[in-house]
Amino acid sequence: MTAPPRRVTQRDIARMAGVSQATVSLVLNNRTDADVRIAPETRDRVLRVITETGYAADPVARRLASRFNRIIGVFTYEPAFPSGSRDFFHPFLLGIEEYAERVGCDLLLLTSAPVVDGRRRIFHHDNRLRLADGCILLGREIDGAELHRLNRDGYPYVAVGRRDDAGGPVPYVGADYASAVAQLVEAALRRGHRRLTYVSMGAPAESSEDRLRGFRAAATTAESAGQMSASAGEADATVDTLLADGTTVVFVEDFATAVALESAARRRGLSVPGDLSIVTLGDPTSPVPTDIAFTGFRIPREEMGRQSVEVLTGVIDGSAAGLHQRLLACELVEGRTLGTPDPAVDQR
Amino acid sequence: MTAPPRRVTQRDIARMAGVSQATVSLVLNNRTDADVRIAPETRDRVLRVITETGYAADPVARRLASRFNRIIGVFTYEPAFPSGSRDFFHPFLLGIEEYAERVGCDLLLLTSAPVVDGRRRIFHHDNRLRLADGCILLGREIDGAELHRLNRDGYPYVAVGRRDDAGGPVPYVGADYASAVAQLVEAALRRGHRRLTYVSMGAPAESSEDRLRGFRAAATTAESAGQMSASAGEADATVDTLLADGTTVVFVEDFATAVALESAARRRGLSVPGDLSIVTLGDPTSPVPTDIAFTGFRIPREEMGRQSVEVLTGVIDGSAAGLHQRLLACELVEGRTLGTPDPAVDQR
DNA sequence: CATAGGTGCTAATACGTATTAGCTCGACGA
DNA sequence: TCGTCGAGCTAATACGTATTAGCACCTATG
Repeated sequence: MTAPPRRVTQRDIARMAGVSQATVSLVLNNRTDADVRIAPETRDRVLRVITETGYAADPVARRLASRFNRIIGVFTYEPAFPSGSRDFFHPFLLGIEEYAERVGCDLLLLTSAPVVDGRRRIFHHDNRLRLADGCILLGREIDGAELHRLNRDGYPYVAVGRRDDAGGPVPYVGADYASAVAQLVEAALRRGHRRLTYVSMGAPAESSEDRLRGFRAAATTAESAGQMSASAGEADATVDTLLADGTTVVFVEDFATAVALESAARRRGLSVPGDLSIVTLGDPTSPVPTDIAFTGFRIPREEMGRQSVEVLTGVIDGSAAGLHQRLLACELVEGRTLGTPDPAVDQR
Repeated sequence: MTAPPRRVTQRDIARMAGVSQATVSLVLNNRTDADVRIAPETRDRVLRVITETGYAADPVARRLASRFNRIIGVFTYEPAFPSGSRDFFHPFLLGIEEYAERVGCDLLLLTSAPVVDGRRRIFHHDNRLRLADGCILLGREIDGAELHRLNRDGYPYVAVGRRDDAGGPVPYVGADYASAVAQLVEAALRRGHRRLTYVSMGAPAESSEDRLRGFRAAATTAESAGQMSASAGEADATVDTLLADGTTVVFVEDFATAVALESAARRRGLSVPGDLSIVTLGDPTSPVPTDIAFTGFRIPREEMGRQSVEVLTGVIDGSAAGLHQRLLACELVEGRTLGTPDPAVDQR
């Protein structure tokens, strides 16, 4: 690193081509409006100099002067390391990158956001949001206050996953958990299950609410549709509780918990799905080794990534507001953990 | 999207605090030089207004005016999609992100670079390199001409993987393939192998040269040390060739080719490593399903990612040039595909 | 020949920050 | 009384681009 050779600017190009800086800018942006005219010879001359020098406009200056940057920010709410949630986010990122590449945008991963109280903060004394034209928000739980702030500032963004209003509608691309869960409940009812239990993670996220809503809506004809919250660590006690109240099928929000319940059940000499059916409600958010083919559904994560970019570009250039909230269908996974309830048990 | 509310600027802060814009900037950057003095009361007043408004400096303007952005560009040479090389790059990216987070930098994935003749181009009519303070280059083969250009422009960058000089030394963080391959060759010699063959991919990359160099340097005491180039598709013919010239151990550059050779050998009724030892020279660059525990080495990809950020920051702020080329040791993997040659065969 | 209208370009300015030269004001020394 | 000096601030400018008002010139028209 000696003296950094001052980079070529439009002024340099202008001097070489014998025109003004403004003309260079006009040629560069291929402006052909009615009130902007450049003679073909002049245009060619400028273009030739540009080609010779290999000049490319400084994106920073361009952004400062005009409006857009063709940069899409990606804010990952949960700290990326060392948690395994990385693997959960990866498919979203793949989809985002794919679509960003297609529309010619660069991706800015906002990794510099500081962690306060265990979670990343968008807004802090040196936030860099404005480097990007808009931002994609990834994370199970997103701070409502920050969404309010984004709305108030009129900053273009889109959340991956449905979000409640926050001082205005929140643009999002989510998965239609309610429908997916409802379909699984209906499948269970068709197989004769009458006593269903929903096992939640106990977190206040929208994604949990939606699943539970789907469960409740579809389980109306069931004899009993209970709800409890449990984690993987309490699997044994949970299985006892479930059996005690005659539950024949559980709908488990957290994948790791489902895995734990299955082995706890087997440890008690129960068969799955013979004695207890287990339905999972989404992909693993942390890596859990298991060979069990659980019945459940798959979240269209790559597609959500792609569409979030699409929605964001819409928000940025201010097209119709109605399309800024999307719910994508989840693909049901047949699996082997949803069976037919034992009639003897069912008759108790 | 109604009228975008003009964002708060230093001028606004200045007006509110009853000072000049320059003062706001000085306070903001905590300038305490001898020739810049701000009275404590003034400083506090400005800071209070900044806190109240939640103001944060526009990183774009900041970059234009001064020098640095705290953005690290990441250029992925091979097109990311749909090739599976994605999985190969992922560990590098993890390391890069981890270190970038630690030093408070954001990452700019330069996904907008256009693909020409099957490979991404750094330099094109609208390249966005200058958005970042410097750039990390990822890819098996990197165009020497582009490296020349980077050097000429004095643009700070670092390559992941060793690179030959290109109009000057190229800063890099590479894996020490030569040593790793040499160690494997020595291990084979110790086990009694005398006829070794190196199977390359036939690509002109530095990573291939280094491996081959290590092979040649260590194989001097062998009876024969041949070299051929082959791909996974020609596995059967390759095995025939190898057996015909009495080879007892092959060093295979490409992981997929090694997998193919192993199954081709078994198809011929040969045992691995009984009849033929197979040593792989690096991690799979594309996903190849196999249960075989190949003997070989592991590339320290995450660590390379981390150190590439470290080197880049050094290049950017112009510290000692001697440390800008690093080779990291590879971890040897024992595996089960390097055996002892059959004495009968060896005596031919 | 004066006027109108069109063409091709440039000067000037804005974007929001960082930096630096230099201004004002008061205190202090001679 | 004047000069000096330091403290505390501001005016001015640069960074590189996009945009717009408007200038100079030409042609056609009456």
